[in-house]
This record gives sequence, C-alpha cells and structure tokens, in this order.
Amino acid sequence: MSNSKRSYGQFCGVSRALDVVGERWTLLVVRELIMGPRRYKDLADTLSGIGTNLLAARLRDLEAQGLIGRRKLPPPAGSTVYELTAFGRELEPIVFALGRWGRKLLAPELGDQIFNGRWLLFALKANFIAAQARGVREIYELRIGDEATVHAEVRDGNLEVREGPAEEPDLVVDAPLEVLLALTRGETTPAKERKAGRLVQQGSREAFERFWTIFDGAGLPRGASSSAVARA
Amino acid sequence: MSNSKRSYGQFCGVSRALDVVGERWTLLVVRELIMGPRRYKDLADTLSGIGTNLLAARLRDLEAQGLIGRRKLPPPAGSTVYELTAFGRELEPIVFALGRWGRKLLAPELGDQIFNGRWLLFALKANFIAAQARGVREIYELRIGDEATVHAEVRDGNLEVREGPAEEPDLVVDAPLEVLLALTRGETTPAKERKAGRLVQQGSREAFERFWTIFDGAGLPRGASSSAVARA
DNA sequence: CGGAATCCTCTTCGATACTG
DNA sequence: CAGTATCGAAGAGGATTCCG
Repeated sequence: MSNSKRSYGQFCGVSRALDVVGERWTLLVVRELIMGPRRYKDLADTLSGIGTNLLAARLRDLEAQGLIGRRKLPPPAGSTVYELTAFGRELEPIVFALGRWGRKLLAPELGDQIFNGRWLLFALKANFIAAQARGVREIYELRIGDEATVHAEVRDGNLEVREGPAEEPDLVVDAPLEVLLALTRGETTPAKERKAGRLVQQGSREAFERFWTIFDGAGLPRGASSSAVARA
Repeated sequence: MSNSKRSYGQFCGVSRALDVVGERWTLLVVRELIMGPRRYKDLADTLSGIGTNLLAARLRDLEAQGLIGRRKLPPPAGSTVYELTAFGRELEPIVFALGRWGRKLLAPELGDQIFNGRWLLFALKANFIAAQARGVREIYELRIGDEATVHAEVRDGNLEVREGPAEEPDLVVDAPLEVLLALTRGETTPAKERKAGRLVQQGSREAFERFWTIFDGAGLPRGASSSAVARA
C-alpha cells in the first residue's frame, strides 16, 4: 500500500510535479518508457537495485496518476507492457533536459556503473539538435565496442533511433565508451583516437562532422547543451 | 552525516542528474534560489515541513556539488545567504518546465495548501513566452486578494519580476487565486468574473489580452504550455 | 517464467529539542 | 539566526515466496 501519498502541500506547479514524479526511481521508470513500451521484467532488469515491490508500487502510482498505461500484447506474446500516456509523454522534454544537464556529471570512465544500449538511444534523442539536422538525410551507426550497437536515422530535422546495426549506414563509428566521452568533452580529437586505433570510422569526414554537430558533440562550446533548453 | 551519497550507479545523464538533485526537497530548494539569494531562515520558513536538519544537509550537499554558494552579506546585514552558482542556474529551464508541467496538477482551490507571492513570481517567469512579448513594453501588476502583490515588467522579449506593487503599471489585475486559475483553464471568462465582482482590472482590454498571451494564459490551447519546452 | 506480495533490515525523513 | 542532536516513523533495498 503506497497510498500514503506524501505531498509537499504547496500550491506551486513544481511541487505538484514533484509530488507525482519526485520520488526515488519514478523519473527513471519514465526514462525507460520514453524508449518505448516495456514489460515488468525488462524494467526490473534495467533498473537494477529497484526492488520488485518498489517497482510495482511505482508502476501502480504512475498508472493511477494517468502517466502510464498497461496493455496486453496480442497472442502469442500475451505479455503485459507498460507505456507512457500522452500526459506522461509530456515529461519527455524534461527528462531529456535532465539528461543533458547530467552529462557534465558523468564520470570519465564507466567504472562499476551499469550501462546499456537503450541509454545510448536515449542520449541520442536527448542531444539531438533538430535545427542542425535541417537538410540532412543520413544514417549513423554507433558501436560501443561490443557492449552496444545502435543507429540513428536523420531525415531533415527528424530523428529515429533503433537498437542494432543499420542496413545502409552512411557512417559507422566504433569506439569504447571512454573514447566517445573524451571526444564529446573535447579532451581528444578524432584524428588522435583513430591513429591510436581506439576509434574506427567508416564514412566520409563530412558525415562524421555532421554527426557531432547534430548530436551536440564536441563541436559545441562547453555547456551549450544544457543552456539550450528553452521555450519555443 | 549525509555522505553516504546513494547513487543509482547507472551510466546515464538522467540518473546522474537525479543522484544530485533527485532527493526529496532538493529541487524545491533550487526553485527558491531561482528567485534570488535567500537566508537559511527564509528557506526553512517557505519550505514548511522540511525539518531543519534536512535543510542543512541539502544545502551542504548542494554546495559540495557546486550548485549553490554561500555568501556573507556586507554589514550591517551580515547574514549569510545561499545563492545558485552558474552551474546551478543551468537547472532553471528544467525547474521552469517542471512547473509548467505541474500546472495541470494544481488543485482548483487552494484548500489547505500553502502559497506565497514568490511562487507567483516564479510562475510568471516559468510561463513567460518571450516570442509573444516581442515589441511589448508594459508593466503588469498582479494582486491575489491580499495574499500577494507582484508585478512584471516586460521589455521587448525580456522579463523582470518583483514583489510588491508597481510604480506605474499599465495594467492591474486583482482577483482571488481560484478565479485566476479558472481563467487560465478557460473555465470562465474575464467578462463574467468582472461582472461577478471577483475580478478587478485597471487598464486597457488590449493590455489584458497581451498579458494572458505573454504569460501563457487562457488564450492558448490546453496543454500547449508543457509541450512548448523544446530545444532551441 | 513474468508479475508481483511478504518479510526483514537498513537508511532517510520529519518533528522537536537543544546550542553557538 | 543558523544550525546540530536525537529519536520515532516512514520509505528503500534485498531475498524469498507465491500465483497464473
């Protein structure tokens, strides 16, 4: 029973929002669902450490608040999946912005933190700059060693990301996570990393440069990413 | 000792951000400081229910993370104030967006919730649409019964908000909180409320309409406010 | 096997009291 | 005024068990 519904009791949009999504794990559940519907088990696996009871409670509360819905997949799958409602999806820009802000807090190395390919998809979506993608029609494939392979399809300001390799990528970038991070921070250069054999790149130099620009990479001044969250 | 620093242990910007600002009360402390520097006592008073030890812990952690700084005011005041650092200020758009999203969750009546004029200032800042304010140079004064009086100075896409009455307002709007809310929701009209004596307005009808448009009032379709958080 | 409820321990929160 | 100290209550985390 998580019906205690502790509230800040303040008449303010921020505190009301935090009454609903401010508890531990809640926004991470939302983050997972931004990448598409997921089963209970998927969430429990990815959100390692959440504890099965707490996940159940969060899902129940989110559903009660109208942020997520549960749907039964048609046979033969037949499993239940959770997905964001339209109202829940309105949190997307907020979660994206949190992700961009949190970029600066990422450790330079993976260390003992967990990581998975879907978070890379999320990062691509969160750091996508539509204005930079105008007129571009390319497919970028990203490989983090053998931990993850994803690809992003850019079509004139629109973005679609998927797990797995692309069929006809215009660019393939393959590098360990640490190298990619150092690049986004401007602490190293592609040329240097290529020479050291830590970065393998298939495709034109121009496509590579577009990739970094479109996804708010090293090309932009430090901090430009998080201050770019603005109202239309 | 709040040095346990529980972390989600995920290599993802969102979870890193929540490691830092995801704990209870933390973003509300940030919200308070967005309106300017505040003393410990001010924060403790406004964030009713936080408990003094927890406030101290949050301030300590936020300072350690570089989000806020503490400064000693020059004599004769001599008191210590907390204020956002540049890094902390980068959370502004996120907190604004949370506030806009949370607007839909506000109860129709104040009830037993607490309220203060500074949150009205915050709401004005959060719902300000710069694009709508282009070419406008006006001062709006807002009175919520006798609970709060604030004013907003719009200068061609720029906004400054202050507590208290304005010196030469172009528009004065005086109404109970519930009426103002019903208006923003489109559940009533200014004409109706004026007739019922619940809304007193000094200034031209045009200024009044600009006010609503600039601050994302009833004029916009439902939901337009929260979906308007986008990347530049 | 996916989707939980239960139990138990540990940490955090909230309220009050107390101190420089 | 600006905190620290204390302590009961609530929430989180982990393991195990239960149900379909």
